Amino acid sequence: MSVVTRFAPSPTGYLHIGGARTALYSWLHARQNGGRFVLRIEDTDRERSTPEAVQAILDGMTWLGLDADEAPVYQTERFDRYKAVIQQLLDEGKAYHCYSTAEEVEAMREAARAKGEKPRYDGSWRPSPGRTLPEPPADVPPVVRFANPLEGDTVIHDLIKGDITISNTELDDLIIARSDGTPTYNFCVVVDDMDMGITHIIRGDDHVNNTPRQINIFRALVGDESQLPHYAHVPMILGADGKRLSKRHGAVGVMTFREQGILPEALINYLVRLGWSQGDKEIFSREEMVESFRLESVQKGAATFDPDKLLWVNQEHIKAMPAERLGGLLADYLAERGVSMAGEVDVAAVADILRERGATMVEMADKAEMFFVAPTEYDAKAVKKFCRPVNLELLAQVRDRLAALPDWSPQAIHEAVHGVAEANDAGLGKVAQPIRVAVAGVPVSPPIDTTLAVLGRDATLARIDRALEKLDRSADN
RNA sequence: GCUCCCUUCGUCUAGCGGUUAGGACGCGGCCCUCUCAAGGCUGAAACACGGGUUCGAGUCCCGUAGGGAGCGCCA
Repeated sequence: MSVVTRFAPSPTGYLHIGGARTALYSWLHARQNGGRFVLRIEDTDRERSTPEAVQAILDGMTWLGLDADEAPVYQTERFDRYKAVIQQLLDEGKAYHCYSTAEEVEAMREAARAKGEKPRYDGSWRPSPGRTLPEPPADVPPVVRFANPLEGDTVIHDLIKGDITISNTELDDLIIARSDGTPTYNFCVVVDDMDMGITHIIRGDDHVNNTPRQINIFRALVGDESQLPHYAHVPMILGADGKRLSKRHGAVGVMTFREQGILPEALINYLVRLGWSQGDKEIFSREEMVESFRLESVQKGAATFDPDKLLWVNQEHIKAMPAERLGGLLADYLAERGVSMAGEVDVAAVADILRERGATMVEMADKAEMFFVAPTEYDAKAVKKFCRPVNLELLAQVRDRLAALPDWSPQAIHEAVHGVAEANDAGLGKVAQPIRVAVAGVPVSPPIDTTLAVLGRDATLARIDRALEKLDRSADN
């Protein structure tokens, strides 16, 4: 039987990293088995579901490259089907009408709690042989409850956690249709997974306690035990404070990472390693993940999200990326901040010399700006330290050598700069730092030779001239 | 409260009865060096606790503690 997995978010907000990780695991499992990966939007909560959230989730999935094989399934479009299945269960005596009011049920729960037991519905409207039910009150619209097995155990053969056994006596008869006739979550999930032919249900482990109920409903619906889906419950992701990641604790939407300059492949890489490992390997391409990821070796315990490591993974991907692609990405980030790249400077070349100097695309863009926009002012501290009259004299010498260079290559520039240093019996820093200030406005840049090479001769000379003029004057004052 | 789950450096993890408990991020030091990085080397840093089982437990069993989840006419 070919593998079918699904990701089933409820559209009440953006796609955050917990959801992204379970989506990733589902996607990986489908891909590595040549199966299908499907999206299902669990939008039955009309109060909280929004089309914006649906779009945000879709956008996040697209950005991460977690492509689904079919159009998304929307639960709200399947109400007729749920209704039919509920009727079927009713007809087969596997579900029944319950006329207890919400208040009465709450009282039952309270009573159970008082006795130190698990709060639950007491089954007072459950039909059983030889039992006469009270007359249904005319003014109470009934709910439909699923008749859960009264004895025995339900065991989950969880691919991640191992076997989990829960006694059926712990489970009460859950509501599968509200008094207004609408179906409830635990029921819809089962019908959907069955109809969609899902073979592997991969989801957050906050669902383990729901699973026995769902398995029992499954069994009531399909006779063939071999049709039961496999379960894999992936642990939660915790925030830095050790608490479950929530909106309070940095559970930002996945697209926020894009804004922060994180690459989708880096986020995916970080997420796949958070809770799973393959020997000492840390950096994975998408293909490597698909090949080596194993549901069975996912960690059982919750993991803490570590932004520092994400940054490191991100830079590893930046360092490994082809210059052309990195340049394209960098151009996007620069364009977003309004930097014009109309001049001579090659963005890919800029990206290439910056890749070791930025952990994020935002940092890269910060450092790249100087290649496209001449400095309008000079860092005061740097000027004071590196642009004293002696330095400016060296700067002038360099300017002339550079101007006379027959060939504008890093090697030639390197020799010119070195030449000035040697001729004046000065360290390289004495010459390089003033150039940096002149050209970048700050005393930090990639190696001076490559920096100038990428910047181009005209821009270099123009910037040096301007600095010479401006700084000289300020020295006079 | 009840049920279920989890527990190796600060963090992510390797380990699957015998290891100097390994790697990675982060942190410290050294080297390289025109700045910043990147890189190389190196250091500090963990088996939650208590009982068993065993010749021998991070590894198996049972407790304890701590953490998490669920117990909805939410999903």
